[in-house]
Amino acid sequence: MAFDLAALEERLLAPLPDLSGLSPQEQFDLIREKAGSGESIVTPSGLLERLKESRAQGRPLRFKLGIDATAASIHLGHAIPLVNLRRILRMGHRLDLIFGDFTAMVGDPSGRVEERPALDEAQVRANAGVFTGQAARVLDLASPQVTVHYNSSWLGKLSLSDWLKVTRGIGMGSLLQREDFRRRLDAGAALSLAEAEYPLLMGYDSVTLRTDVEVGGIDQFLNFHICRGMMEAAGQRPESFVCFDLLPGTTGERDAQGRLKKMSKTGANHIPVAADPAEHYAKVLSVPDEVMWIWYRELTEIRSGELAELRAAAERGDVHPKDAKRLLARVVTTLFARGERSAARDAEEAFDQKFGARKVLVPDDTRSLRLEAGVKVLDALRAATGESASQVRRLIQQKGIQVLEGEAYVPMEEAALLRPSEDLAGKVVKVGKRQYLRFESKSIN
RNA sequence: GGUGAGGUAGCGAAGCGGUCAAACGCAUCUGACUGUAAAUCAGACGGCUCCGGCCUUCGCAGGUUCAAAUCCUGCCCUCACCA
Repeated sequence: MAFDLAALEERLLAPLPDLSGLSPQEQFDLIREKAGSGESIVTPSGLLERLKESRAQGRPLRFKLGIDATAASIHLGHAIPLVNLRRILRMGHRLDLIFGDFTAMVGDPSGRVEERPALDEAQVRANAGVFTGQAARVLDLASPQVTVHYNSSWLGKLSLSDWLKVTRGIGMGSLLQREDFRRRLDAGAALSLAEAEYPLLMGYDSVTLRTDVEVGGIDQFLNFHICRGMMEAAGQRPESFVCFDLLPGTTGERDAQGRLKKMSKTGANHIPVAADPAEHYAKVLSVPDEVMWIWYRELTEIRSGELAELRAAAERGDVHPKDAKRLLARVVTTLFARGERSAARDAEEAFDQKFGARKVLVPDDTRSLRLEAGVKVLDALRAATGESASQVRRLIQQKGIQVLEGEAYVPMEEAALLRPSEDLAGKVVKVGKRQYLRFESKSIN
């Protein structure tokens, strides 16, 4: 029995359905099947009960997602909670989206071996602005269901005596029993008091907002427990929480324990949310097949049953893995292009023109450049690529610069660099595999 | 405040008087290959070049030497331990 890829694509790309009619159990199942898997399975604490109460009382639940503005960009891994929240909002619930401008100045110590560098206010403010734009690609932040907060607006006003009152209820033991802290202390590494207090600040966010359910990555597990403790100490009902898995990186590389390495900014295995559709599309295609299935689960609204079928079909040979991956690439590209389907189409077209079946000598995204009079070929290439003269020479020596002659690209000779740039007039030049340049002769006026 | 360790190219990390524009790993770039911008293999990876070389780099500033990333002096910064 053949698997119907087209139908799956239609469902994943179709206008997102309203889910508010689902029963609490159905809502729970949808959330549960995307929540963390693997060794550290977290039963979303009391989530089902809350969903039932919500229905009975006709009161939407207040979900909370905190993002620290520690860097100017987020990657696809950070977007997993956003994708899930998009669905949760369609179930009729509410979201408090917190930009941790205050907490970013402390730095989340979770899983860190070294002290995190603290950021100053200016950096944090700049980052927060960029973040909003990126989150808005996935979530409609203007929706009445969503409230955006900056946690400095309450943490910044907290007086020392308030803080002492809050922290009195929290034992040092519960803070320090965490493995990541213990490891650092045992290793004689630095652990500042401010870092140790980080989860308390997070917890204070929950107390302030009276959060029902907090969502985040599995790395937040311990922090969430502290949040619960803080709410309890404040006489509130402790929040439920849902942890999602962390997204494996694009390379499919494994760590010493044989686990897939997580996407991280430093690991060069990440895809920025802010990248353009062509890059999203191509990067997804470059992911190993093994990682593809995980991305399907984490980044799309595919149901676990559908995913199992798709995977089985690929293993039987009914579906070519390439086709499955292209489908994923289209869905992911669309997701981060605010649902614009044309973005994925254009990205796919551009990709095929360079690498795929519909390979074309001059792709649509060839850049047109005007030649300046009286300069050499070398200077024209330097200006066009932004590389140094030495680098342009190296590219030539490695056959990295090719000129279209008739129906084929031929490598440029090094000697040609010193010729007048008029030689290039009307020619198409390929630099590396992806950069195409068309040189126009100087305008007549 | 005391003691100790250290600041090397985008990052990590060797080098500790000449053969150092500086090993190695990562990232990056190029070529080959591939369903793939993956993996793998090969090459490149400060700047400039009339391709013989020239110029600027090893925290900062001076000094010793024919010669310094390497030795000396001062300064700045980071980290750890003790207090």
